[in-house]
Amino acid sequence: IRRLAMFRPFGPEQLGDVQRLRNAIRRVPPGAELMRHDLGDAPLMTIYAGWAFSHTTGDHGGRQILEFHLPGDLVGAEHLAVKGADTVVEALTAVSACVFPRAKVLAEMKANAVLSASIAWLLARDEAMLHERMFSLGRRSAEERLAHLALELAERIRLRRQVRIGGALPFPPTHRHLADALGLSPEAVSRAATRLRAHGLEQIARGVLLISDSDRLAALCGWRTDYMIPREML
Amino acid sequence: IRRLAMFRPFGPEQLGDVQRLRNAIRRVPPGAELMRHDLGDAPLMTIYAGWAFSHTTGDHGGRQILEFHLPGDLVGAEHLAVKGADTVVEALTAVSACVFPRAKVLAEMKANAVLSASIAWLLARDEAMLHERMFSLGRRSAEERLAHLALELAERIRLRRQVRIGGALPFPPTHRHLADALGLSPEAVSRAATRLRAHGLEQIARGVLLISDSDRLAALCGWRTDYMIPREML
DNA sequence: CGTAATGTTGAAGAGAATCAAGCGTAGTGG
DNA sequence: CCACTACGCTTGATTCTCTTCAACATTACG
Repeated sequence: IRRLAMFRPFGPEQLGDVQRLRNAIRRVPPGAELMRHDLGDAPLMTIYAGWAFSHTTGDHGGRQILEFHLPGDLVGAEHLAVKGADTVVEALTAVSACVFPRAKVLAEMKANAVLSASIAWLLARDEAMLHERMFSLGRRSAEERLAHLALELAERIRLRRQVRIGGALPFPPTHRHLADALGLSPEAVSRAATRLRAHGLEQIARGVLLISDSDRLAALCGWRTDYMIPREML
Repeated sequence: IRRLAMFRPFGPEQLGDVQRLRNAIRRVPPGAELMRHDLGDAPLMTIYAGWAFSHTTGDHGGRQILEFHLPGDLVGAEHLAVKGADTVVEALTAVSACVFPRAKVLAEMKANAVLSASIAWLLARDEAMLHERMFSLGRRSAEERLAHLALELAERIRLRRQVRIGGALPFPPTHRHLADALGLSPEAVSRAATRLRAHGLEQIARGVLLISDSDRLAALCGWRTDYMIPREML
């Protein structure tokens, strides 16, 4: 729970409110399904530990990863408003997550302005990140897309103050995950990664990401940190 | 203002609250800049009449349209949380919009749970739509992307109960706008449109969209309405 | 009516998808 | 302990879609 407070300046009394909403902590193994939005009322979750991702599968078989979820992220808030497209949240590593029943959250939001505003804040942040990712999908080359995603995830890990040994960061997604997130084939990801490695910009191997030259990498893909800088709200 | 109430069940007292937040009504001609997020505190706006769109321009010159804004839409809420990437909101037709100063909205959100929850609701709905568009950009062909965008915009117009004469809808974006939204070149849009027209599925011409066979069109691009169906929240 | 913007169509080229084979690594079971 | 297997990564060859460049038709608008 403390994770939630990490990016929102919850006072102690709000923390108490949130704790009351919590239903249970779920633990699932890698590859398991955390949530499924195509049927019924799915709950909200916050990732407590581990990586997850949400994805949609189209008719013709293509899978699009919409979002990677890191510890502290709130998952499923977008389905407060509309029926889920068949979005599935899957664990990438072993994951433990706090479960909040949808009905309870809605009821509390009605009464609690701070909670509502906080969720609005999180959603607004998500939207800015999605905009950036849309730019990637629509306008960037394979190499730029990979560079941008690596920088974004690295920055997100850093903001969460996770372990970082000599610039190397834990990075569980496989090439297939990256491909599905970037709108590419796994082979294209491999080639892009090889080129970035050859130019001494970054390395992805064995679940570890090492960004060697973040400046040149940022220049390559037009990375800006604007959309990651939180603004005060409350 | 009534437009805002259209998709949120505001009671009369909330309507009054919102009215107090309003600063002014702005009218701008087609092609003019409604808002710019890269500097200072941009306000929020709701589109009162006309079409607008927000876009980002990258270093290498490519433009990505992130969102089309129709009458009733709230614009700029995502920048409540983070500094704007250089996102620009531009009028597509003549637009009139209500302006809400950021500071006032934030202050009111702190106190007013219904307002905060409503904005969260709107942001959640946006996010679901962005997810669908990300699937387009990442996994759909040119033809499918165009078909999907046409269906989505048609549905949005319909939900707003705008004029509709014989199935024909007002449709101001040019091929260049569509291309920039879909991650394509204008030529590719033209070819896709020609093919869809040849198959008797839809026609775009002279600022008017006519969907002739929405069933086959929906089947072609995997269109589902799930993500457009509002869920009760308050 | 003339000029600029938009749309159409064709031909050539680039980038990524697809198909296919080979390699390293990790995990499994004899 | 060592095959054996499965999975993920790499690399090459080919194909396909979309881009780019270019010319031309059409529409919108002064």
